Amino acid sequence: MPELPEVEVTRLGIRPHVLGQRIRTAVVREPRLRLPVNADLVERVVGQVIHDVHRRGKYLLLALDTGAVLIHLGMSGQLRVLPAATPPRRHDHVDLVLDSGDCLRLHDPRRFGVLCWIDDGEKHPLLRDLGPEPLGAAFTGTMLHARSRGRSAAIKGFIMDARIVVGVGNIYANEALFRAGIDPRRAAGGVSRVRYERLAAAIRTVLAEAIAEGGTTLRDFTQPDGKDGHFRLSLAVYGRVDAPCLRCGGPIRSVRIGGRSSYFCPHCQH
DNA sequence: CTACGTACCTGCCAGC
DNA sequence: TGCTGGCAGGTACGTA
Repeated sequence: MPELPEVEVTRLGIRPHVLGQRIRTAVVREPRLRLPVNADLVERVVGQVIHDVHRRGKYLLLALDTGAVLIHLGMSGQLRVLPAATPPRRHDHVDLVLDSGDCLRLHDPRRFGVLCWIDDGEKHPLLRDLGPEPLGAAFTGTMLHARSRGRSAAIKGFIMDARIVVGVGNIYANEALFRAGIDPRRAAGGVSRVRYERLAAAIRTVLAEAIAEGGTTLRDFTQPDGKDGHFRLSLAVYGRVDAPCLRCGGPIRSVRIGGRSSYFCPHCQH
């Protein structure tokens, strides 16, 4: 489900509720996520204070006294802040119960998410090979251009590769390529530097706009307070097969690229 | 190294 | 009314 904007909206939503809170207890109802929840997670985190909530790509990190809780929402994960007494629903796998009386609750029907403990100083393999943050200074069109030389695979898959740049998933890859006027099927290695500059700018603006709108709610995603994100109303191509292109009026087409549904305007994107 | 297919898991929806 | 197949916002792994 969540791409960078939804994860950032989640971070901003939970942060004021968890900052400075001590973890009173933790409950693991279902440890079988993409990586198993540490068998000793509860004893690791109980009594520790949450000092900050960081994001790296689509990963969240709760910074505690002696380490961090690493969280990934996979396709269907949600974090909610609720009164600790709220009865758990199906697929509410982990609670961190705070001194405030609230709990931070991970809900993830498909269990592609991750919640695990990292000791201070430990380099987690999931974070090791990540590329630059798309909203940071290290992410540029020049860098995309350089990394893409010699690659014959589709540019859409290239910008969804977290080793190249983090945070761009299926929705925002489609939207950014539309904004940049680039056909998602085009070989990454054959796109010019000028066009990569346009693409980098499109990725930054689409992600920033989506964060400002509270993310994209299609079905699963909700903000930590339970509200929907509104960027769905701004989607130009994603999910709009046969609907009129907002720029030229022609029909949006759908193709599969790397096993993922892809949407584009054949008239506006080359 | 790159490229591509497959697997993980549950829920939902269209079509029969 | 079921049932079935296909699809869903992600990522890691195996194989060429």
